[in-house]
Amino acid sequence: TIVTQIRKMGSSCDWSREKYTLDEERNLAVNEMFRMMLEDGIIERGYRVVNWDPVFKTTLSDDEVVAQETTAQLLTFTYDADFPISIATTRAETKFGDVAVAVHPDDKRYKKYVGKTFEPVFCGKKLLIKIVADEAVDPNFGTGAVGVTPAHSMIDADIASRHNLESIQVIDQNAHMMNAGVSYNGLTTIEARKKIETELKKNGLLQKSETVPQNIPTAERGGGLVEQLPMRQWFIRVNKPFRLRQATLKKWKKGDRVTLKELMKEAVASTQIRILPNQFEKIYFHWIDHLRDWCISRQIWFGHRIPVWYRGEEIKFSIESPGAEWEQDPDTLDTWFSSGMWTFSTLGWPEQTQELKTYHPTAVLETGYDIIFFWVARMILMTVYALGEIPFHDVYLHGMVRDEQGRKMSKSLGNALDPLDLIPKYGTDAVRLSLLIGTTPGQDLKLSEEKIAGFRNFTNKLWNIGRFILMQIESSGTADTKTIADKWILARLTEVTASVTKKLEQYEFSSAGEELRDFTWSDLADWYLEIAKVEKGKADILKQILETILKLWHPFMPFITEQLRAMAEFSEPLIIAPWPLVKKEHAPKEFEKLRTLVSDMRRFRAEQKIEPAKRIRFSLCADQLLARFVTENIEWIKRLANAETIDLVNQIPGNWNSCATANGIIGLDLKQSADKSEHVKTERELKEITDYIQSLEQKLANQEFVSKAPARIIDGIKEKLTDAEVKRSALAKRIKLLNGQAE
RNA sequence: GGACGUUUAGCUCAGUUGGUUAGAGCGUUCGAUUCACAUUCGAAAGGUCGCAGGUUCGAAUCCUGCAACGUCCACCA
Repeated sequence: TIVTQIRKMGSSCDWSREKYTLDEERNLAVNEMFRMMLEDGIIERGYRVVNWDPVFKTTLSDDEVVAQETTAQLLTFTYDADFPISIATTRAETKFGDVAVAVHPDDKRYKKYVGKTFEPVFCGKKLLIKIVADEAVDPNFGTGAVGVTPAHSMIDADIASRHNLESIQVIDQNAHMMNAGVSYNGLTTIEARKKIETELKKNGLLQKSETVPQNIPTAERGGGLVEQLPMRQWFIRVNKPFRLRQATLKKWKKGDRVTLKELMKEAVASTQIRILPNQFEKIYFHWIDHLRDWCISRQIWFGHRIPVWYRGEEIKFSIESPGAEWEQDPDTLDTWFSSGMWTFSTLGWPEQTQELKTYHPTAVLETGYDIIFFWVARMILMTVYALGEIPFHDVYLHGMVRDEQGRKMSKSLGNALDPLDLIPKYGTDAVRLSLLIGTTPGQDLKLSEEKIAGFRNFTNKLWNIGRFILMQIESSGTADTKTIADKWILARLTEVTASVTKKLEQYEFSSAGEELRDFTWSDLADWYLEIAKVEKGKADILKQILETILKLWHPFMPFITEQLRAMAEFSEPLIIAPWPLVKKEHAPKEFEKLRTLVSDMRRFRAEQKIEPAKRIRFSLCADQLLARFVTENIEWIKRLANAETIDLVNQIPGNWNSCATANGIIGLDLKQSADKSEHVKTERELKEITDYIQSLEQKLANQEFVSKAPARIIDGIKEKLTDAEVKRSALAKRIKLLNGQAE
């Protein structure tokens, strides 16, 4: 299903190199990695406290444990009546495994007990409790004394190792009690906890029972309560120095002693790897700082076998059975062990293949921020360790796709959108656009069908633009000279090409797509193609534009663009066609003036409630330069404004309605009188423009502003002021006119 | 408890190094239908830029504090 999804989404993968994490070649690489790490002493077998999932009956790495907020009862009590120190816990059942009580070394309350040993009877079981002093204890929390349970707490195990304490397991792999005395053995942890509280209360040992907020560890996959238990497992030691097999990361030479943590840190700290957006670098470093040894053995069937064999206490690395008397380790490796090798195990490693030389390191890893620890960090660890170089230069992290209410997509909520359902409905290109445009790197994205439908409309637009241009290419010839509109669109095309290219290089996919869309829909379709219906002879230009936008759109919309390309008979498939040339050019300003003029004319007619279909007579009072451009482009301006005529005049006839704009005054021949709302509106506009002029004048009157602001800003304001004053006088004239009509 | 992110139009989000009257899409309102496209076209309305201070000639943008929401990390037993 996943492969189908990836293919349907139009991912441009090299499918000839598709690999499977559990195939034979990958197994070879995994075994080799295990052998190397074992040899270097980084992989070790040990009896330690691990995360145990009693539901799936397997160990978990720290990253697969998820804290869940609940409340718990914090009990304050003493083991028995003769024990001099009170302790507090939310997990009373583990107290059967206590071997010590730890206090802070400076805590005067308990100084006299430190070093002494007690033999209290806790709920029927005799304990051997040593009082130890340890910096890890917070004297201000609870009673300032902690019961130490080395078998069921990683931090207690640390304390125990500092004080040479033994470890007594009291919870088994089914989360049932053991070594807890006959009345407790076999109970679940929860049952035991309740029973202990009752018993302590009955014996007058319970001093306090309060409800406190608590985070309990749960399994990421099954959701079950995770127990910390001592077990014999395989670990990758992250803080243990080893000798490098080769020069590494441009910093260390062969034979230097380093730790895996140092390797992981250096790869990013040296900027050989960039993580984008870069706030995730901080998260990455923080994770490394708190990283503990990685438990890599799992008690599940699905995975790479651990390639070691046992004969009694003897351990031997071997892929094949070394003999009948040897038994293989029944466990498998954490799936991220093999996934962490992906960037090079897929290229034939440990063989020094041509592929490895050619494609490693790769340029970009693109993935979701939720697996930065599981996968990204592990790939860096594995690659730097085994090859001495980085796996990739840039890590681009995208956000999570959420539903329209911002909730995580989940099967149980039924709010998941499957691309395979969306594609037949809206088309692949529309689905792709909805994931690209309007998203920010590393930021979650709310996806809805409405949004996809919006992009479906755009794909349809592009399709029709393509069809229209193809028709034009066939039917219209090529003119000898370029019009203002031609020069403008070609300049805009190069501008947009340069800008989009730059944005793609900087991973600004959303902004690139938005700019392309605006150009395609607005500049090209709404303006230039409309003009092309009037000004004929644009076959060559249209062809050039089509070819360029198809190339620019192709990474976003591979299907529609490629189909149009084929219809246009442009020679190369877009996926291998060269990217359009990036040139520096600026769009001529004249066209923008004409475009604004047409918009103003349209707005004026709409305000005057003139039917869009009605062709009307305009007059225009403008400066000489603009008048010349209008004359040169009169045909398409008439068409786009739906004007019958546009007369260039020195003054708008007295009985016409007029409207002041930045480009002059537009007059409208209309027998029907303007309605009252126009009067009100004009008054309002006059007030707005007067206020605006005032604010500009204030700025210019401000000595500090004039002396400190850069000249271009001041000039800009002066220019605006001139324009605004022209507009104000026109509005004033118009109000006079309207008043005159009213009389 | 620590860190990070978000807060801008009814909704989803842009807003580059502080500098014109803060933008887009969707939605809304008004209007348009032979002419590539109603999956369309034209026009309009709509914003105390989360709050409070500060820096500056000038703040959505920089600084400080606060609030709400979210995420990650963290074994106060």
